[in-house]
Amino acid sequence: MSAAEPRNGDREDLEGARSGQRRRPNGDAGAGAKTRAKTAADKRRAILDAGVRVFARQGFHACRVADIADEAGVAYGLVYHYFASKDEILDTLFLERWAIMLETIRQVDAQEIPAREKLAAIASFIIDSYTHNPDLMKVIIVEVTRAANSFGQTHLAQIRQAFTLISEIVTKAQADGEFKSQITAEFAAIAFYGAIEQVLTGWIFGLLPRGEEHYEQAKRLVVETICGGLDAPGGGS
Amino acid sequence: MSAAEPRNGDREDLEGARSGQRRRPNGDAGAGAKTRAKTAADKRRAILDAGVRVFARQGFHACRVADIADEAGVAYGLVYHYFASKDEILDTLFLERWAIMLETIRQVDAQEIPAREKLAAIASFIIDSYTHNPDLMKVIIVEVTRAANSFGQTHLAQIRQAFTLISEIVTKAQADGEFKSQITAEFAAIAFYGAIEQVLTGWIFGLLPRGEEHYEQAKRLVVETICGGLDAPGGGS
DNA sequence: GGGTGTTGACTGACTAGTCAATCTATTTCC
DNA sequence: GGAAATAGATTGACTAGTCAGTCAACACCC
Repeated sequence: MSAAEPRNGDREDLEGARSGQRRRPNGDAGAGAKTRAKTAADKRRAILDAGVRVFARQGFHACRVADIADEAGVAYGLVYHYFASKDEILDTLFLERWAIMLETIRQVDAQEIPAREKLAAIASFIIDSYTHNPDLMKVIIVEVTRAANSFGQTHLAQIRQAFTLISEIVTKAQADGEFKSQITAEFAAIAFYGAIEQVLTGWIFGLLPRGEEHYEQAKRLVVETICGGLDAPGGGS
Repeated sequence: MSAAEPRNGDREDLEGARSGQRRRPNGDAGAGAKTRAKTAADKRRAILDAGVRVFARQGFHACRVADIADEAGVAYGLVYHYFASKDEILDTLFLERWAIMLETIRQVDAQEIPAREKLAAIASFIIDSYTHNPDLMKVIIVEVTRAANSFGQTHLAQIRQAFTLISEIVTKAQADGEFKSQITAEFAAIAFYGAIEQVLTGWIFGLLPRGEEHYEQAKRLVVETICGGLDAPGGGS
């Protein structure tokens, strides 16, 4: 359950001895008016948001740190005040978003609804994530998966976590008789996620038509395709 | 470790060419002897093969052209004698392999077998491609398919072609009543390919166990998962 | 006044691609 | 047959440019 939490501690050694932010001893920031800490946090966020746009537009490798600073409307050096490296910006974007996804999956799984509805909720969440912020999803799919190589084990552990959570949903449904057992839960999770990601990839590269009705249709079809093959033959509907 | 290896064999092919090819008047090339054109083609191929290994190991962006030359055991400049740019090496690798895949899909489609078997044959081909040359498939998936952005429209057109061919198989099966029609053929093709690619990605990044039995199981499960949801409910096949 | 936030010119390291020279197989011509 | 010429293959030092990350100084709020 809380397996992801200890991993946060892994990153504390990222603070170098010389550069970078010191953790404020008492992080108590005033509420209401724009405090200094508040505007500082705004700048950090502005850099992250700019990173999303620039990475999506030019690609992680092709863009320069100066492009991110320009897009955010801050000085070049400020990027290095908030982040240790260009990589760390991408890391942060991925980990932020992925944590939200993992949390959503956990919440969905906690509900007392059929597995089919759980998968539908997960598919909806991911597709809504795309419609809400296509650039961010593009960056995560195109730049992070690609770099999972070079990036640390952290990313792979996070990705594995998502597959584990989904396959647990399938395993339980198989035990309940809602899903058949010929297909391993692990494989079902891979196929389910793979189908969704390919749909997003299709939209990202213009291989599939975009638009509200297509997004809604995709949500239905992912579940219909995957569950049509997972539903127990003798079962209800 | 492997960086030092090519150094040792540096002069190897020079000596081999010299000893194997003495003066041959009247252009009478003995059988088995390497002609000039032949060894030239070999060098080109050596560079491509080295590219596969280096791209897979270090990633396209992270590696240097010098790494490819070293790995191939040729001089830096020779890479540019055969290829206009580093990009062109990757382009060539992708287009070569993708053309083979498109041709295979066309041949499979031409056979008079159920659509389910056609999809099984395609899944087998792709998975066999991975088992036969994991590095190449890794490069294609990680560096090209996911990065179609940065590369020209050629790549996207090729990728689209694959989806079109697969969805035509589904469309025909729907017309025949072998597959149900609730799921659009276009979407089915995306889900099918997405599931396969995600399985390969799992193997590439060590998220899924590798091994002969897993490869064979994956071939079965892809078809079982996707077709289980596509087979006409009442259909007799 | 002290400290955090902010600036942007600068540096040091790195690499894609060039090119002039050299080498070798093949062809030409006597 | 063999010398000379040709065409293509091969070499690696070099150029020209890029860009991530540093740093010393300045701005501004508490």
